[in-house]
Amino acid sequence: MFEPVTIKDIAKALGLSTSTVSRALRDTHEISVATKKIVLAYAKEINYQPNPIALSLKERRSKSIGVVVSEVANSFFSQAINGIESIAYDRGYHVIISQTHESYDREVINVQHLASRSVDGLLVSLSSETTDISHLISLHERGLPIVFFDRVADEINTHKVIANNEKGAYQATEYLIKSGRKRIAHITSSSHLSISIERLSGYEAALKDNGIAINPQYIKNCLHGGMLQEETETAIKELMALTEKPDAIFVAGDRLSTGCLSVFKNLKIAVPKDIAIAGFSNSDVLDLFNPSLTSIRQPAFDIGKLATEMLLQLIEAKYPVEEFEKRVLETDLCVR
Amino acid sequence: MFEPVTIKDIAKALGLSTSTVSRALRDTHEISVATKKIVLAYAKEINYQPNPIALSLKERRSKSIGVVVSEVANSFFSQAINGIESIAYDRGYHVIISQTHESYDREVINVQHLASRSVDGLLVSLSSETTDISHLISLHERGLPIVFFDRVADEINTHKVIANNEKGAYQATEYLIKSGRKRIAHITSSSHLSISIERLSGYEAALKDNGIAINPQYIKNCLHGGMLQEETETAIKELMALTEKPDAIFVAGDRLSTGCLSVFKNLKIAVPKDIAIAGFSNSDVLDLFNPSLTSIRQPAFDIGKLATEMLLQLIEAKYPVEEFEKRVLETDLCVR
DNA sequence: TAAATTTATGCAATCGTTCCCGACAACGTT
DNA sequence: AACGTTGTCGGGAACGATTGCATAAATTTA
Repeated sequence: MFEPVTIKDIAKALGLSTSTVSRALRDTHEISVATKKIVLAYAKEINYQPNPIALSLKERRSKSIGVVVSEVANSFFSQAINGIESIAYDRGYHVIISQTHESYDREVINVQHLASRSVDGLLVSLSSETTDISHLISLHERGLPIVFFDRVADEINTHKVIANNEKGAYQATEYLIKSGRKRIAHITSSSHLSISIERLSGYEAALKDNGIAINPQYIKNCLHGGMLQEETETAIKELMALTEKPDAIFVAGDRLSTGCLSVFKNLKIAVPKDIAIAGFSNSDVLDLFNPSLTSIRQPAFDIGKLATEMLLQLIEAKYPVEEFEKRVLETDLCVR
Repeated sequence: MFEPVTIKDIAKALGLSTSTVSRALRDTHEISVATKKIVLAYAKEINYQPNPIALSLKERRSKSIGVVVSEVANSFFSQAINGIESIAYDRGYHVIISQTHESYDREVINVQHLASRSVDGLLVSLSSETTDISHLISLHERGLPIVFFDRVADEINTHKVIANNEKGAYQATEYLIKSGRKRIAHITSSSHLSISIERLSGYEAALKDNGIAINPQYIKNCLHGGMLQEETETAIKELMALTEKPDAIFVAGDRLSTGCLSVFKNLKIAVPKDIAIAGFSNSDVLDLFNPSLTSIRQPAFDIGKLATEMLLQLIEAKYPVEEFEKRVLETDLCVR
């Protein structure tokens, strides 16, 4: 029922061949100004729109990029997506977003799906469950441009864009120490995630630099990155059951941070009196929180922008790119 | 560089014609079991994936649906998108999300873009700036299935899925009245939006039923639906500058609700002591807010699910559908 | 055994677009 | 006048997949 105008319709109406019409619209030199004018006028009149599907088939590219994130309902990712779109649309690319919900299986399915839909490239932030990245490796080997952001995989040699997680974590931990806390716990997501490793490392460095011993009991992993509130609750209850209860927690994730606050509120443990909290979060309603949260904010929008620029550079490169870089953007500590 | 396997490659490798290979893969009866086996085995071996672009061109459908929302960084929409995806992926459809950022121009561009990319149907929630919907009317007349959700346009005769905004607004207003407030203001987004009209109507009905006169000075529109914090601030300052200051506000939007709380916090006006607030919001961190917010929660996930089911029904209908319905889902009042 | 039927396969058109190639004017050059 | 250039344009083959039709071989039937 939905029948768009084609180049053939124009050709027939104007008594020309499809090639001539195509040339007129494509604005090649092999065409007289007169015919070009006629064709363009008519095309405008009947509101001709070239069929992008046909173009994709012909040119073997779809002018679209796929984005793989865990959740759009996450301030960091939704801001990053805004950054991605801002660049992509300017450059005429479509953005197809898919969510893994932190599940490895969904990540594999989504990546396959996107690849088979002939996206020209992929922007990927790994799910917290993912340890095996062979689904990405095989695509990358077959030549599909991929840029990682936020949660990156070092096994694949390509561009990466991340926040300075280590420094952010260091600053947050240091802030907790400076405000007089000694027993600082760390709640983070699954341990193989790049962001977890980097943030843990910053946390440990801050402790070390301030002469505080690292207590393994103080480090808790939540494999689903806060998607399951239960997990966060268990981690906190375990921490609070220790004989030497922590007096501060550095939390390494958006959902985990809000999840922690929620748990303490339910347990009626006073924050920051009984326990101080600092955590990564890009929520824009943090100011309304009580207890308030000292947060490390990532430049999500810029990360999205930069990753997209790098991906488009790979996609549109005339020759295979061999040199890849990892860009690190600074975080922002908001003391509250 | 990224060269997927085609049906032609299989044909050549096996010494068959492309038609035979196609038939083997498509599992039609016009094929011998022997050849079918060989083809299927080889296809599996080299991991053949049919090219969806070619299929789209041939079958004139893309097995994808477009979603138009104002922002994914909005709890209501991100939850609705999860609902949309849950149905769409099950039925083998791709979901392409585009954001209007409450801008009419971006809405028009995005809708054109999606339509030209041959989406099989559209799920639309209008931007707050939109008054003219001719861009949707023309597509709808040309046969493109459209289902509206949340912010609907009555000018177009098609399926619609909304929350019971009027009842939700009524309950919220009634709650404010029951808690002893008399001068109840109303902050809402642009006045032509369906949700604004419905929520205003519920607000007015509640006042009327409780013998409270409607004061036009108490009703404030924010044209960008809270996207511009300045706008919210101005509205509130105007309200608080009235000789008869309101003692409660019913807020008709997610972003507006948090925006209001923020303004009062900055103005150091005590909530709910000096002014009580109830508002629409689907945020899942509301429990952490202080001052806390009594909220009307929409069944966002179910709205997304239902809208998608209805859209797919339209898309896959054998005969043009003439009967359309508007489904209304109940809201939830969370007193805090 | 010849004719009729079934079965398995290939050919070619199709979707909408681009682009290589060839055709054929209308020139200018020797 | 014969030949080469240049400028316009149409024909037709791609891109990857499906499918109606033709055709060959294999089978059944008379």
